[in-house]
Amino acid sequence: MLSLDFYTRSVDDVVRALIGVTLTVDGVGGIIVETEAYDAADPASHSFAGRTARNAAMFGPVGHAYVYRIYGLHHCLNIVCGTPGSAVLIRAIEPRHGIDSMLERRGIARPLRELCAGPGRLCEALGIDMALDGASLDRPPFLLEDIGIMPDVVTGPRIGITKAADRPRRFGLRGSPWLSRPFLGSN
DNA sequence: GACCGGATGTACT
DNA sequence: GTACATCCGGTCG
Repeated sequence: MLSLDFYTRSVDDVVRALIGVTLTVDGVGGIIVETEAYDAADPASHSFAGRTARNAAMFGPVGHAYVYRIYGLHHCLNIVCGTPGSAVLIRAIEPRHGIDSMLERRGIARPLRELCAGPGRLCEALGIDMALDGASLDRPPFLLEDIGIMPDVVTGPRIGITKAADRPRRFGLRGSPWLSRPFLGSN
């Protein structure tokens, strides 16, 4: 399990360090292959305008989850870390554990590679919803484990945002077939 | 109290 | 590539 120290590091460190870490919810999940960084100084971040009821978890203790509903349909999972208002959005994982449960929750016949490829998809597959907003990642149902791999990490611009699409704050496992979208170029 | 729009995903043309 | 589902916090009045 990851130590508390892990989450106290800056969001720019954690967003990269989470690639290759195993994330499970009640034993269902896999290896994180895609992340994005957000912080309070970032116009694209929910925390940019300050603390509100919705984003309270982003200003709470590090190592906890910030879960929100998007477009009235899907959920997205963030890991709070670094300075207040900072968090890492988990965008994709490589399915490893409880694939039957994930398929059942997703309930649609599609290529396996789309099972957890996207923030909304992985939340559906792992059963993550608002009930887990503010929950500690240090205890059940969550489990985060560093399985000791040294991943080859790629960076690029974030996805689906309209503001500040400039800085490379999206990170991924190079060449992974489980990404929500490929990384362009070869950085 | 009304209105806006989003860190998305799926189905269909 | 485009349409559309469907919610709620934030903002302005």
